Amino acid sequence: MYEVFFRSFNERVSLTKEEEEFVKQFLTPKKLRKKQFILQEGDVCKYICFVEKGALKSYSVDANGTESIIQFALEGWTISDLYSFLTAEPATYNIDALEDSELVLISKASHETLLEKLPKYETYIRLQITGAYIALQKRITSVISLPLEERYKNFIALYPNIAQRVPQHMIASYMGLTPETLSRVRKKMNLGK
Amino acid sequence: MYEVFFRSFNERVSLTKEEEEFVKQFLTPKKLRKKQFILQEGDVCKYICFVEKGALKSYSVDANGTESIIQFALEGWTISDLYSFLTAEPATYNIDALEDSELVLISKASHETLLEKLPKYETYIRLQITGAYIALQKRITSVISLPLEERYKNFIALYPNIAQRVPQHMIASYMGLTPETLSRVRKKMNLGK
DNA sequence: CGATTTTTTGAATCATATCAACGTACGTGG
DNA sequence: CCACGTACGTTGATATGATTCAAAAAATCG
Repeated sequence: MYEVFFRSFNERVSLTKEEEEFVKQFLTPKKLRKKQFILQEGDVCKYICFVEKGALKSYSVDANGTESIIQFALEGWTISDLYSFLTAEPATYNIDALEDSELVLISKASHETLLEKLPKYETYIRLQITGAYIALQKRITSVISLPLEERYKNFIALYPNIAQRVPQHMIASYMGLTPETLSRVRKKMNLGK
Repeated sequence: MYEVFFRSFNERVSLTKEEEEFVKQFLTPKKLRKKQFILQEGDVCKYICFVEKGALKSYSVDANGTESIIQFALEGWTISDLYSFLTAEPATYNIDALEDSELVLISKASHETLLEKLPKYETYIRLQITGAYIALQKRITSVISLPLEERYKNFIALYPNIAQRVPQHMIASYMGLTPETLSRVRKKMNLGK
């Protein structure tokens, strides 16, 4: 239990066995079935969710009911509506499971205590979010400056495992495209041959 | 000197006078003329730049020479090619001044020392980057899910001061549009009447 | 004022969305 | 194990929206 979480943690900041035990007190395991929500728009986001196993997505839903996928999270990734988590305002995103999944939850109270009591936790969080920030900046750059084909190639190169595990229309959603358009982009690239 | 920087710092984590003095050792002031670069693509990004006064932009340039603006930074904001700064790989972004500006520079060595010696600095950095991450996530959401008009309205609502200070074609670039398209969007919204 | 930059406008072209239909794969219940 | 229903991907025709290129109007700066 928590293997993936502590592997991720130790890759960034290495913990002693005692520190690991200390951290464990603040973690809650949670299993999620495919299609089950861990957060719904309008609710306050109570957890940072670390994915031990499985896959989730966060997304917003517009007036017509169209979903736009903000983030995918596979094993080793963290997902949350961070703004809602930090401010306790209602969430603007939904998060649900793409597959049966196992999560490690960190509540707000745990998060705050860990920040206070264990400097290495703050470092871990800082490094995590720095990585996430850099990735997002690349995503923005890609969206505003590259033609579709390039954007799609970048995505596949960066996240080959996501491309294999999630349906294509969700990748379209993540890219801000209709499924038909992504299908045609792929055709033009003639993938599969 | 450094007033804006320490105001920003103290808003997030309050420092004693002694701590401020300690931090000052690691800061370097720098003036930049309009159009002057602080970072060029291909060079390693050596500083985190805090804007005391003025305005800068970071941007990438594609094969045709078209600029895509990644970020604006006005007073109180921080700008850098964080990936290059952290990894010492060549930068993929350019950063230059939109107006005559005054910066506070933090070198890599200073950054590392401050992280090590002053826990409050790590907290400051963590909070800064968390805010930047949340803002970027909103920007992505806007780009992939909203129609142009809405995206433009959001931008104006969020950064009214940027809209007033930078030419419209740069806002188009930031949004990933041609200047003509943004001009027509504005016309349709009939702004100015 | 003159020179440069910025914004606007128009017309033609290209890209993406939309709507509808079809084919395929997959999983579930019979 | 088969049959059916559902979800997914593809294709085509058309409509809508954005880009491009060229030019003119407006604003800014020295």
